[in-house]
Amino acid sequence: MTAAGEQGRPVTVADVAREVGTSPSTASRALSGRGYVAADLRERLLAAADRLGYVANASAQTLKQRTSRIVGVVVSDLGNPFYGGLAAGIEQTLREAGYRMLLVGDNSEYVEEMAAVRTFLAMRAPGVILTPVGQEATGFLIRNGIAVVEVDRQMADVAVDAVVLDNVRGARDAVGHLLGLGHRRVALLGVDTNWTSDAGRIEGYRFAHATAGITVNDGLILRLGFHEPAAEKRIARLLDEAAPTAIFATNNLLAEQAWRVLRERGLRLPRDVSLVGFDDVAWTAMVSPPITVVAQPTTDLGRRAAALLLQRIADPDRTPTVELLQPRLVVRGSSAPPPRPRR
Amino acid sequence: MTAAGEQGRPVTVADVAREVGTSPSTASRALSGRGYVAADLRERLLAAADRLGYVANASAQTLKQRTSRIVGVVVSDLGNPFYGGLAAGIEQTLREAGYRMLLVGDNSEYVEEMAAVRTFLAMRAPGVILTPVGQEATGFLIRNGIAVVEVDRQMADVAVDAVVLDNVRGARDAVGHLLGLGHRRVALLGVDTNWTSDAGRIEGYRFAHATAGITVNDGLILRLGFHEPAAEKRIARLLDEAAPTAIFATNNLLAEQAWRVLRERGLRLPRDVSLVGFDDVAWTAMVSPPITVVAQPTTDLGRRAAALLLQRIADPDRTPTVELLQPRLVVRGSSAPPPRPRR
DNA sequence: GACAAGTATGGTTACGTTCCCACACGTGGC
DNA sequence: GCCACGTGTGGGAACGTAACCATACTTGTC
Repeated sequence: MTAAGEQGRPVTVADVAREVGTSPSTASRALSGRGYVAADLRERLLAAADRLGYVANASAQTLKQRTSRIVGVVVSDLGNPFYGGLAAGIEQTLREAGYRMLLVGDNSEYVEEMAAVRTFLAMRAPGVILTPVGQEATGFLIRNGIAVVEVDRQMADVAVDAVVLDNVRGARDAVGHLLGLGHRRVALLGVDTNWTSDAGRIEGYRFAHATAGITVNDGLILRLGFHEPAAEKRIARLLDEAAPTAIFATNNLLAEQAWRVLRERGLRLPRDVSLVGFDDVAWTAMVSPPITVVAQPTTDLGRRAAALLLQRIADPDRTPTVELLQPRLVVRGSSAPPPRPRR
Repeated sequence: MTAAGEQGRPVTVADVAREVGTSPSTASRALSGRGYVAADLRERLLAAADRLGYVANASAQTLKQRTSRIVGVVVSDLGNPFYGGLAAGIEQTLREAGYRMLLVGDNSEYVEEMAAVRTFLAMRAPGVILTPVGQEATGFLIRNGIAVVEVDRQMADVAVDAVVLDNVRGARDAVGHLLGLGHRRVALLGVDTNWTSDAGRIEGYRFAHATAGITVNDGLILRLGFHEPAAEKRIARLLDEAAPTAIFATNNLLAEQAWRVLRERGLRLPRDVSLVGFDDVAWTAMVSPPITVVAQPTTDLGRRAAALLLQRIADPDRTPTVELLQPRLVVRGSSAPPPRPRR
């Protein structure tokens, strides 16, 4: 099928029309499937298009129709499996609906996020899915009439569709689990951002403590910058200074760093310290002991975000909704009662 | 900055020109930076563009200039960290050169690969980077005058730029290492494709045996289909039937599956069986014992591929080159002499 | 003081597609 | 025999931009 071809200039509708001896208008109707065309003529036009290797010029279509079939997606870090799964889910759903994904990574940097968003506007994308870094990007898109869905975290100062995890519950379950085991000094490793995802996880941490009637010691809370090079050093210092009996790491990267520090220190899991991570990435089930984690439905997060975006594109006047997906605490071997009961 | 705005129709060069009281031609020259414009006029035009929230219509530009600044990238599986790293490297290099990446996953399916490639042609992408599934896609693009670089594996039946790993050497080093430890029954876990990457790894496996003067027992070679659901069952059967003392898994997924089977069987690493993987993904260094692997410069692979593509776009008549990046054997705890020497 | 070369601006066209409109034909209803 | 309506076709404009061309003014050179 498809004889493709043409090494000279690309084939246009006009070429196809000429080949069959009809007008460009008719050829366009046949190829796009809109409007009246006699059955046999349509047949011959499609055959001619195939024979000549005609491929519609997407730019011309977008220009004329004032919208494209390309949805922009911005994630923080292409290398992180969390965002990989997210992207996979988004792409799958978009493709089924006849859209394509333009995926861009922004390294969690505001400037790059804005640059990406500008490109999407330039391309007249019908919609954009963001794991937002700042609140400006969303506002910019909305003001320009482009559908937006925020996923994983919410940043916008305006009402906008979003698909996020119930972070409060995830953290509450995880920390509640540790407190239930008897821990009284649970460290929290978080990211030093204003992201709602992190805020929710910290809130869940505090909530669990409140429920158990335990006062939170702020010295146990460590918030790290993004690509902070000294992360492991600071985690080590936390161990020295605050002497936690358990660590709750609020994302997969932090869990990995914490795990590494514990190993370097020769601390045994879970005998000396317990560890609970966030996000059920592959390694957590493979190390020994396997790590207790809050599992998030990563791919689903992406699928729902894409589905929501498609709805908004179809009906721009819907009132924005926020979908809250539920995490699941997976208890494995890295959490156990503390070394010896305190107080 | 940027006051963006306009909820009605998007701002065009004509709007900017009118605002300043000049012609669209002049405005276009000022905004695109090509051609003569008086300094003060340029200043005022840029200010007006910013004030009105002008964003150039990429479709119109592409249509007029007959080429876009968007490079298509097709990878097999967005969820696999290998492809994630590859994409990260590609994107980084492209962005620095003022291009954007349109990333598409094809699940290793020929049909989806062709669909993606068609989209790129429709968008008049100046170039495409493929981890090819079939040989048709590359040929199709070349015939249509689009620059192509194959990365990770080569499929094309025509001369085309490529960036690949020295798979033969990687496998030879890995298997040579095992044979040097005294193993005589080294199983190979491979993918059942016609990919050059797999072919090279099998060749390296045979080469190592030949160098050591050992005859290869074909019963030790297991080639699995892509998303083969029975993969772990078949690996287990291989253990039973061929009784290998070491396993060489030729990609990170197979290594993970092999590792899982070994654990389920209660086989100790490396006492009962040795394991060497391909591709140094995070978990291999974290499990105990850590896994000996052939490390590939994943991100570099992407960077070089992008750089090569940019060269070809700049000069379409270069003779195609193939860059061969070198792997590195990282010996860790999962490889040791076999239980007892076999003849 | 003529001429070339550089600077600066605007009018017009073309990129490839879709869509609106005008027109033409056939069929059925009154 | 007229009209309404569904079917089918082609002409032409428009989407927003950049390139080409014509034009005009300035400057420097012999």
